[in-house]
Amino acid sequence: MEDRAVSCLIALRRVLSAADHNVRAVAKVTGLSVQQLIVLRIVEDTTEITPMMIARSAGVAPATATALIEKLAQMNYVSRRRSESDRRRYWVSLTEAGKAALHSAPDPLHQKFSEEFARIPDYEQAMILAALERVANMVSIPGETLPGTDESHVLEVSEALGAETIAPA
Amino acid sequence: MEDRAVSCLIALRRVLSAADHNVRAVAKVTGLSVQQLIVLRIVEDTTEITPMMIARSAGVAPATATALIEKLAQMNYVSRRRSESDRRRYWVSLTEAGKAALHSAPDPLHQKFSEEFARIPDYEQAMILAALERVANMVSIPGETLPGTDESHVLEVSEALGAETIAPA
DNA sequence: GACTCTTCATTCAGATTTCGAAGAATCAGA
DNA sequence: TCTGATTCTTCGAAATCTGAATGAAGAGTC
Repeated sequence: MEDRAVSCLIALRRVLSAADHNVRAVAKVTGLSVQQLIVLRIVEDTTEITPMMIARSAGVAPATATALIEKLAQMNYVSRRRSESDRRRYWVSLTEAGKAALHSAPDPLHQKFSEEFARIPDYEQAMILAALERVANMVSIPGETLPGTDESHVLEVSEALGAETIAPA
Repeated sequence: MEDRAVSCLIALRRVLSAADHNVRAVAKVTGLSVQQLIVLRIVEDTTEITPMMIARSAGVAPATATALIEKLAQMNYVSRRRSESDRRRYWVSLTEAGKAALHSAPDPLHQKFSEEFARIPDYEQAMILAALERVANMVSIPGETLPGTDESHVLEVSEALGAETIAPA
């Protein structure tokens, strides 16, 4: 009876493989490395985030996150603002250029999915969404995946008062 | 009305992120690099496969595939057999040691999913499986993902007749 | 205030990985 | 046999990643 679980995992593998190919393709088009692109997406998802959080989200060492952010900052795709409440940390956010770079390149997977998704009947759309969210809740690490799409706004406001741009080293 | 598509993609992103964390964790436990682990899984999925197919499946350059296979062969996790019908190519397959290495390490995502999946009602299991396969078909590249779980057997048989082990360089 | 412990980000050196380009072997067809 | 295409390898250069050490800043204790 665990046949079905195995089939699920196989299907999941296919999706992962497709996503992997996709991110590589998009990276190639944008001229970014895969990791840079992933970091850029993470920053976009959270609007503001610290290097440590990025390291955890992207699954790399803090030292690597520093290097990645530095590269992206050099390209002017992200900006850094020193935190006022804790001057060790700073907030990384997407610049307009970063946003543009992220959306200039077409995302084949995104497009293909949206396109085909729009074509299927309503009840099936609902079913797929429910299933995906179910699966996401089953596998995702509780606090890890979306480190504050809401909380960060609270911090953002308190931070914004004493904002201070970081010189590009 | 495309709200739902966006929600799907967000859920998908969460799943991808979890899977990414997972593969890193498993790689760390097994002492393999992430790419080596991925290649090992690809080889396992297909029972027999050529370097070129591996490169395509793993999304790396042929030169990289050569290096990865070489490493795995040194560890005695995969074996190589020169093809008889086309002596430029060879077949990579998992050794017993490779199989053992792949299954010795616990796969947290796999376990967590199987565990929770077994606990949900039957109709919902069916729904999730259907949805996942639907999504997989929507996003995956037609011929890319599973390069011959069946055809390879046919080749395997024809190959097995004139098998010739490749010396470890 | 002085002290200690912890956390955050960075630097640096070294190991690893990746790829492009060129090359060797092989195949397939003219 | 000649030519072009395919498969895999080699090689060197570039990029990437990391662990350990370091400096800066916060938090708690005395």
